[in-house]
Amino acid sequence: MNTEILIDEKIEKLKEACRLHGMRVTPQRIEIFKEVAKSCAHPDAETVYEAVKSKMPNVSVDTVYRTLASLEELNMIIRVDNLLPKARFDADLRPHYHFLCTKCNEVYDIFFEEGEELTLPKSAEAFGQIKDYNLQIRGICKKCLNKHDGK
Amino acid sequence: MNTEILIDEKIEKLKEACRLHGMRVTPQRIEIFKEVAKSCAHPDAETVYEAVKSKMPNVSVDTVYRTLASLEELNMIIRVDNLLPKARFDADLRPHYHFLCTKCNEVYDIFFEEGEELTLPKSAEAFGQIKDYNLQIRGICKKCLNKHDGK
DNA sequence: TTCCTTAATAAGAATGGTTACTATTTAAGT
DNA sequence: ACTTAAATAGTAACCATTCTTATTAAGGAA
Repeated sequence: MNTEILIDEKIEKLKEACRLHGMRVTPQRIEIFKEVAKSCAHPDAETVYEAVKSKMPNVSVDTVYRTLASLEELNMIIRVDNLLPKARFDADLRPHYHFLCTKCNEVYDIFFEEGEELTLPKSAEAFGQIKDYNLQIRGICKKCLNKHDGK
Repeated sequence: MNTEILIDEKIEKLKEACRLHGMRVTPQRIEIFKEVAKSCAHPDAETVYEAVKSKMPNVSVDTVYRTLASLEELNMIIRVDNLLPKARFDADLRPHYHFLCTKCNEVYDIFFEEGEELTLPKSAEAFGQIKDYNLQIRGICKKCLNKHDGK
């Protein structure tokens, strides 16, 4: 299916990025990246670890953390700011933001429509050299609102 | 001086908020809040703990964490999203955002000018009930850029 | 192909920010 | 002042993440 192809493309990009940075292409790296890339749930490290373990039983927690950090370094994934103890990861690199449900901790992607793009305040660049920026919207998601209603 | 008065006003508000929520006004709460309110450095829990300890040597770490959490609950302070292991706190409740230096971890306040206000994408409210939102800009601050230049 | 170098890994221990537990204290209503 | 439940101090526990060390294997060289 389509997503499979997209993931394969992304994995090719990852391999390129590794070679470009003198980093080895290891099965662990591929598998860990694949897990983040195929999920739309913005998984945390533990979730990635469990998923990878089902295919590579000997993978270590440390490898998952180390690999997620280097994938971030390679700009292959981003870390989602969530004010929660567990870091969450996202392999969707298109500019977008997040809706964070404070009830169930689900993370939803938000894409701006054309013309809605967020512009930084002029004063922002006075603080230094901007690398990236990030908008999160916190609230209670539809699913949780409905659950509460039905009670 | 002026800031002293402002802090005293804020403390009055805190006392009111406590009474309103059936929470006791304890010297620990006042002192912990005062430390956050008088700082412009967006201190972390440990910094607050050390500062309070110099005045109340028996204060416990637990009290600081518990109190910071309840101050947040009372909407007297906010927790600054920073992707770092240590939570940072801010008693400035005016709508504003943050510039986070990825080198020195300093947090700078950014205020939007009139007309620059950030508008959320229309699609955002489709996800649920929005409670608040947050913009962070990440980069390298002027101070760190200059330090690097001078080397 | 085989060898070599060194990056990457597995396993488990350690770390560090935060939270939980429990006996004691104390704010604040009667 | 008396009462009582909330808040605190001290300390142990928790848990996500990182470190340590011996081992493995990617990928270039011979």
